Amino acid sequence: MARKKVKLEWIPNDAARRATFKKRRKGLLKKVAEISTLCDVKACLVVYGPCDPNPEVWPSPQEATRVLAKLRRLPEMEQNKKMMNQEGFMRHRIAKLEEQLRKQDRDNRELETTLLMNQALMGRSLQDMEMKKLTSLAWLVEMKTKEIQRRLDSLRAETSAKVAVTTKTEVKKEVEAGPHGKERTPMEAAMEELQKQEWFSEMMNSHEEMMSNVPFLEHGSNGWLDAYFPIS
Amino acid sequence: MARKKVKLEWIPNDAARRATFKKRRKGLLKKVAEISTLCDVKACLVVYGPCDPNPEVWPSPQEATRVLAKLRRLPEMEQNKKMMNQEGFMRHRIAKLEEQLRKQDRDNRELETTLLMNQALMGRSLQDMEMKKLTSLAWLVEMKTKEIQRRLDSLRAETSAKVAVTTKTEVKKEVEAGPHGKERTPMEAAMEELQKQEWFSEMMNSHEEMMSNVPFLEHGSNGWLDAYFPIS
DNA sequence: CAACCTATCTTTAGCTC
DNA sequence: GGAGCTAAAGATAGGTT
Repeated sequence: MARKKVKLEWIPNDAARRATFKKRRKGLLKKVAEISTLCDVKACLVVYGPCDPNPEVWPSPQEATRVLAKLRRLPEMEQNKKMMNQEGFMRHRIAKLEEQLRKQDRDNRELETTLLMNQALMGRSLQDMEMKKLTSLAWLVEMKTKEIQRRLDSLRAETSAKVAVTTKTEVKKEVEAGPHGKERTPMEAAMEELQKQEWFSEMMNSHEEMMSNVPFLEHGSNGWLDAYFPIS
Repeated sequence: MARKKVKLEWIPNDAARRATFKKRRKGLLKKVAEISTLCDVKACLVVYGPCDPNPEVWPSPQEATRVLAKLRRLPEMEQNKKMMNQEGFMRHRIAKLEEQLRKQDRDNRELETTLLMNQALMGRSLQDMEMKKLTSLAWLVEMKTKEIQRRLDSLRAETSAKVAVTTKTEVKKEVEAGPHGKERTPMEAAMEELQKQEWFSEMMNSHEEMMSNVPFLEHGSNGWLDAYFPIS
C-alpha cells in the first residue's frame, strides 16, 4: 500500500513477509475493533501466525468460541428445512437434538459468565477491592455457583434419563431391529450398513478421543460423511 | 477516514451506521483475504450483521469452524498463570468451573456430531450431490449391476450343470442368497441399499437419457467415484 | 437502496537507524 | 529483529445520481 504497489501474492522474501504480516495483522485487529465499536456488531477474528502455534484472537477466545458456536447451529437449520420432508420422524429427532444443543449452549454461557465473574473478582481483589466488597461479592458468587450446580445436576439427571437413552439407545435398537423388523426405512438400512463399517464402530466406541480428532469438515463442502457414507 | 474524521464511537444515525457497516465489512473481508494470501497464514473472520441472523464468514463456514476448533483446544490457562496467586482457593474454584465448561463443551460436540450424523443419513449428501455426479454414479452402478447379474447367471448355469443331481431348489436358494448373505462384499451391500432408494430407481428408469450425459470417461482418474462407490 | 464520486483520512512498503 | 519515517496506495464519509 505504499511506496510501491504490491501484487496480491505470496511474498517470497522471508523477512519482508514477516514484517508485512505483523503490520497487517495489527491493522486488521484495529479494523475489527473499529467496526465492532462503530456499528455495535458482534465479530471475531482469528489469525494464525506462520510460526506461533497459538493465534491472535479478537476479541477474546471466549467470545470467538461463542461467536463460532452460533455459526455452527444456524446454517444447518436452514439446510434442514430444504431437505425433502419424506422422513418427518427424522426431522423430529433432529429438532430434538437441536433443542438439546441450544439448551447446553445456554448452560455453557451461564458457566462462562460465572467463570468470568470469578476471574474478575479475583483480578480486582488483587488490585483495589476492599475486604468488605470482596466478602459480599464472594457470597453472591457462592450463591450463583450453587444455583448453577443445582441446575447442572438436575439437567444431568434429566439428560441421562431422557436424552441419552432416547438418542443412543433408540438408534441402536432401531438398527438392530432392522433385519428382523418389517419395513426398515432407508435411514435404518443405512444405519445398519454404517454399523458394519469398521471405522464407524471404532468411532462410536471411543467417543472421547473421537471428539478431538474428528476430521469434521475437512473434505469438500459435503463434509466427511459423504466420503465415508454417501449413498444414504 | 474521509471527508471528515469520525470518532470511534457508536454511530447514532441509523442509515449512516448501516452504510458504514457495509463498507467496512467489505473492507475487512478484503484485508483478511490479503493477509492470508500475502503471508500464507490461516485466518478467519466472522461478522454478524445488526439485523441478519447469519453472519458474514471468511473464508468459509467450514474453514472458520476448523480454525476456531483449534482455538478451543489450546486456549487459556495462560492468563490465569499471570494472576498473582495469593488467592489459591479462588483459582481452584475457577479451575473447577473451567473443567465443567470443558465437559459441557465435549457434550456439546457430541450432540453436534450426532446431529450431523442424522442429517447426513437423512439425505443431505443426496441433496448436495450434483446431477453430474449422480449420473455418473448411476452409470457405474449400472455396470456393477450387470456384472453381478452376469456372475449370478453363470454361477447358476455352472451349478445346474455340475450339480444337476443335487436338489435344484437347494442350489438356487444358495445362489440367490449370495448377495444377501453374510459374504456379500461392501459393494454389493451398498448396491442393495442403493436399489432401495427412490431416486435411484427413477434414475435407472430413465437410463437412456442419462447415458448421453455421462461424463465418466472424461475423468482422468476415478476421482470421487472411488469415494462414492469403491470398486471392489 | 445501490452505484459511483472524490476529498480526506488511514494503512503500510520500503528505507534508515 | 524492531522503531520510526514518509510517500504512495488504499479505504471510506459524505454527497450525488
